Amino acid sequence: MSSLTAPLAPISTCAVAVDTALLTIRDGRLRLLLIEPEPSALRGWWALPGRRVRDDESLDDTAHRSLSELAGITAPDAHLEQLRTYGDPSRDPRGRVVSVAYLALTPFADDPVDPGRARLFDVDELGAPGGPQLAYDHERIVTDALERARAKLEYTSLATAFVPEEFTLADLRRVYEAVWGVPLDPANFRRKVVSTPGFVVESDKTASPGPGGGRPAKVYRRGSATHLHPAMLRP
Amino acid sequence: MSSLTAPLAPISTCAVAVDTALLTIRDGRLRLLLIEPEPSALRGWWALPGRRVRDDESLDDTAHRSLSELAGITAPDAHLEQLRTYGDPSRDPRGRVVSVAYLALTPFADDPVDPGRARLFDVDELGAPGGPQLAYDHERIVTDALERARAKLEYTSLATAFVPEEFTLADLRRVYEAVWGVPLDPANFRRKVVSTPGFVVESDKTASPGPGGGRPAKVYRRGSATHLHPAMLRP
DNA sequence: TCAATAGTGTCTTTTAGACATTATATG
DNA sequence: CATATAATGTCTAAAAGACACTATTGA
Repeated sequence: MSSLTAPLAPISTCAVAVDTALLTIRDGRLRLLLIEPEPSALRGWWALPGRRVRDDESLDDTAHRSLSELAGITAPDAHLEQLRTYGDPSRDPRGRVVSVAYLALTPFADDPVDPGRARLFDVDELGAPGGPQLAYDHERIVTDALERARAKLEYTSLATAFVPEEFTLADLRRVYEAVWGVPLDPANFRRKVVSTPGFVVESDKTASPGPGGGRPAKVYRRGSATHLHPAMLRP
Repeated sequence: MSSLTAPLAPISTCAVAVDTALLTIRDGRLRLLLIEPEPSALRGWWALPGRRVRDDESLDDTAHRSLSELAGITAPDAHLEQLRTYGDPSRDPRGRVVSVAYLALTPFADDPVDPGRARLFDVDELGAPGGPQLAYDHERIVTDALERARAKLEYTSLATAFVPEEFTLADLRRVYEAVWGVPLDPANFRRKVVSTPGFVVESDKTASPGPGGGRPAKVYRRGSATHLHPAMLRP
């Protein structure tokens, strides 16, 4: 243990699990990965992919395993960050479980999700009628994950975790628009991004326009900056 | 557990502990609470106050208990927030311990710390020669705690957790100066604080000047805002 | 040609920062 | 009075935001 003195009173050990909130963007909308429970369990309930921590496994490894085992997603390059740990004694009816929640972000060009028991939900469906019901305290975790993602887009380069290696500034702008749920002025967005040191680096390529035509866009890659100065403030 | 399916492989339970990084300001300097180990243990090593989680105790409660049992600090109104969970399999030589780290902030006017095995260190001493050696991975936790505090002062009203119920804007400015380690222009600081909605509310009191005289300062209280718009950007 | 998208220019409003000035206390 | 600290005023530079304009593609 981490304290240097011996424990005093009723102390046992806890089951420790990792639950992962994976966000991605599909068709211009922010989506969350959820897992359908076993048929025998409650029907119509959905949960974040979660696994218990193995003996010699780091928490990060457990998060990756939760995605690969439950959704067939092997994304070693995906952004993965710890969100928060949920340890209320009554959060799981089957006993004390301390759950370390992770936030995962993957580019929208990723492989399609394992169609087995996993599904990507539009985050706007979550609270709405007809949307999935979340098990345990996973609604709370999802709320925290969305808040974290929305906030970090402002002052970090996290948005680049939602786009592939090569992207246009329109791609990046659509990330901000999907996560924040607001339209952004393309001209002002471009100016802010290119004037923020280290956010993106221009390549010598251009992307081909869409079916309706349009001027080809320059292709960019991720820059070296992790924190943005100045920040990309939400409108 | 939190996943809806049964575990597959070598899984046991973990010892779960809470380690608390308490920051406060004394004599205009940012300080960290550390606990001296038992005499029998390594001399000259210091650790964050930590306790193992009890069976029916929330993580927040464990954090409070770590402060009260190890430093005699009972601060139910102190700011307490989860920092991060450290779960590397080898982080504690005595076995697998998952530690949930907390960040605690208390006003500088608080009661003095229990002189037993607890001590407040100037954070500038920590890396320096002659400073305390930190046990386990606590140096990493402290680094994360300082980074969190410095960052959150920018875009939240967290600075008010370092001052008593009633404070002057000079008090608040000295918080920013101590945590960030930079001097701030008093005039511009004042303008930003009072123009940020909900950050502080003016009372009808005035504080008495110091021994050298000076115009009495207005007394303020905490406002209702938790997030600052616009943010208090670091110089 | 037009429609669509990318990218630039320009203007206004807002905010940040430097620093002078006034106000009110102590000694 | 001088000195110290609080609070306000003013100016400049930087940034945000609205929006017109140009550039390059597909149909």
